[in-house]
Amino acid sequence: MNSQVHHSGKIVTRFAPSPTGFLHIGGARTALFNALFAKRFGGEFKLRIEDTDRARYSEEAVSAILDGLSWLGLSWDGEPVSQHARAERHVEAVDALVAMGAAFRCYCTAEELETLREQAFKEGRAFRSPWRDGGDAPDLPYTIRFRAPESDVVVNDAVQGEVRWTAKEFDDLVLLRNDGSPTYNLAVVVDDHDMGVTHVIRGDDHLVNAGRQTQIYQALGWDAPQFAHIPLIHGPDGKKLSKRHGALGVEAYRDLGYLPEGLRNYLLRLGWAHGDKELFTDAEMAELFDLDGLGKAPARLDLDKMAHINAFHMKRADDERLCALLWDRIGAREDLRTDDTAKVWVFRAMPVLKDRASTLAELEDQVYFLVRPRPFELSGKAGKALKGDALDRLSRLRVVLSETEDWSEDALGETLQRFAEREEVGFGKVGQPLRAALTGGAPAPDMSFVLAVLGRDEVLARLDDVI
RNA sequence: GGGCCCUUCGUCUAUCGGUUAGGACGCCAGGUUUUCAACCUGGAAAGAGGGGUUCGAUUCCCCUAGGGCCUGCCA
Repeated sequence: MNSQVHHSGKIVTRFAPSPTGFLHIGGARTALFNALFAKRFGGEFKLRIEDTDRARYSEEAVSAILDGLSWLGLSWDGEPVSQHARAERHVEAVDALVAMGAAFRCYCTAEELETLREQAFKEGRAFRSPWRDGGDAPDLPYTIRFRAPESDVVVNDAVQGEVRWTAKEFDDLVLLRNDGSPTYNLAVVVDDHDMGVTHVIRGDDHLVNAGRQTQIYQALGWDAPQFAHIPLIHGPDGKKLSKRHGALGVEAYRDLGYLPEGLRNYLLRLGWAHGDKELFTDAEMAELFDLDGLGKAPARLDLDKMAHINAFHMKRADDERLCALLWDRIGAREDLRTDDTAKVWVFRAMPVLKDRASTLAELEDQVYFLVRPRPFELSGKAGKALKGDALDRLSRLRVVLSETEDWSEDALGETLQRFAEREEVGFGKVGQPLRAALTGGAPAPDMSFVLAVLGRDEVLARLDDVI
C-alpha cells in the first residue's frame, strides 16, 4: 500500500533547510530521500530556503547548503525558493484566516505570555490566548495568532502511521509576528501548497508540526500533503548528533575521502532498507526507493560501514575521475612527485590501486610508493630486508632486469619466478628485498605490477639507490 | 508537568503470528601471501523488562524502564 499510489498527479517533493549553518549529514539524508522519491516517480524535487527569521539569516549558510547539495550530487528543479521573498503571499493567507475568524489579533505582552504559559503548563494543557475571543483593540503592537480548532487532529504519516492529538494539545500559535513577518508553520503551509508539494519527507522533529500544519491546511481549505517523518540520525554514542560526531557539513566527509555516491549509498541505508541489499548504484537507488522501506528508529553513524560502502563505489569509479580527485588532494604537496611522469604512473596503476582503497584518503597511501621522490628512506622492516646476501641477490637481479626485453607485467612475473629458481630460493627471498628497494616499505601491489608501472629506468634507478 | 514518537547481534538492518531469528559492517580464528590491503572459509554476537490476546508471539494490546521530539513573536 504505497502512499504514492493515491497520487494520480505529478509527485512534488522538496527540501527546505533553514540557513543557519552548513548542510549536515541529517539534512543531506533528508534531501536525498526527497530527491530519490521524486526521481523514482518522475516528479520534481524542489529546494526552498526557510529564511523567515532574518535575524538568523546568513548568505554564507545558503551557499554552504547549495554547495553541499551540489557536491552530494543532488540537483533540484527550478530556482531555489526564498521563503522570505514570499512574505506578501503569506500575509495574504493570514488575512484570509482572520477574515474567516480562524485567526485573531493578540495583544499579549511578553510578561503576560510568560505567566499565561506557565499556567497552561501547570494545568497540563496548551497555551491559549485570552484574545482569541476578541475584545477592545488597544493601540499596541500585536501578533496574529491562529485560533487552534476545537477538533482533534489526525495525521496519516507514511512512516509513523496514524498519529492523533486531542484539540487541547495545540496552542494558538503565532502566524504573524508583531513586525508583520510570517512564522515558520504558516509559511511552510502556504509555500508547500503554492509549490504543489505532494509529499513532505522530513525529520521527525517536525511530527508535531505536522499536526499544527494540518490544522492550518484545514482552515485554509487546502489538502495537506502526504507526510513522511523520518527518525533523526544519532551519533555513535546514541545521543543526538553534535558537532563532535557527525553534525559536520558534507564537505567534512568529502575531506575524509568519501565519494559522493558512497555517501549517498550509506545515507540511503541509514533508516531505509530494501531487504538484504546493501550496495546501490544511483540507478538502483532511483529505481527502488520507496516510503515503505523507511524505518522508525533513529540510526547511528558508523564510519567503518560508510568506508566499506564507499569501497564498493571506489572500485566502480572511473579511473580518470579518481586521478583528478586524488591530485586535487595531493597536487600541492611538495614532498611528493606531481610531475607528468608520476601522473602517468598513477593513472596506469589506478585500476589496481582503487581496489585496495576504501576512501580517497586510503588511495593516497596506496599511491605513495609511486609518487615518493627518490632516493627515499626505508622503513625499518624494509631496511632489514636489504641486509647481507639480499643485496648481492638484488645486484644480480638488477643485471637481469636491465637485460629484460619484455617489460610487460606477465613477462616480468615470469622473469622474477625464473630468477628465484635460478637462485634456488623461495620467492620471498627475491620479492621482499625487491619490494623494499622499490617501495621503501610503502604498501604496494604485486611486484611484477610495480615493475611494469614504474618502467625500467625508474626501477633500475631505485635499485641503484640501495645497492 | 502535558502530548507525541521510538526500542531485534556492538552498529546498520530483514522478519509484515509459526524461521535453527537472516544479511551487512566491525570483531575473533583459519586459509592465501613478496609488504599493505583485498579475497576465501569458519565462529562468537540480538528480540529492554513485565503482563495479556492466541493453539502459537520479535510480530497485536497494555504497563514499566530507557531514549527522542514538541510544548518560542526558532525552524
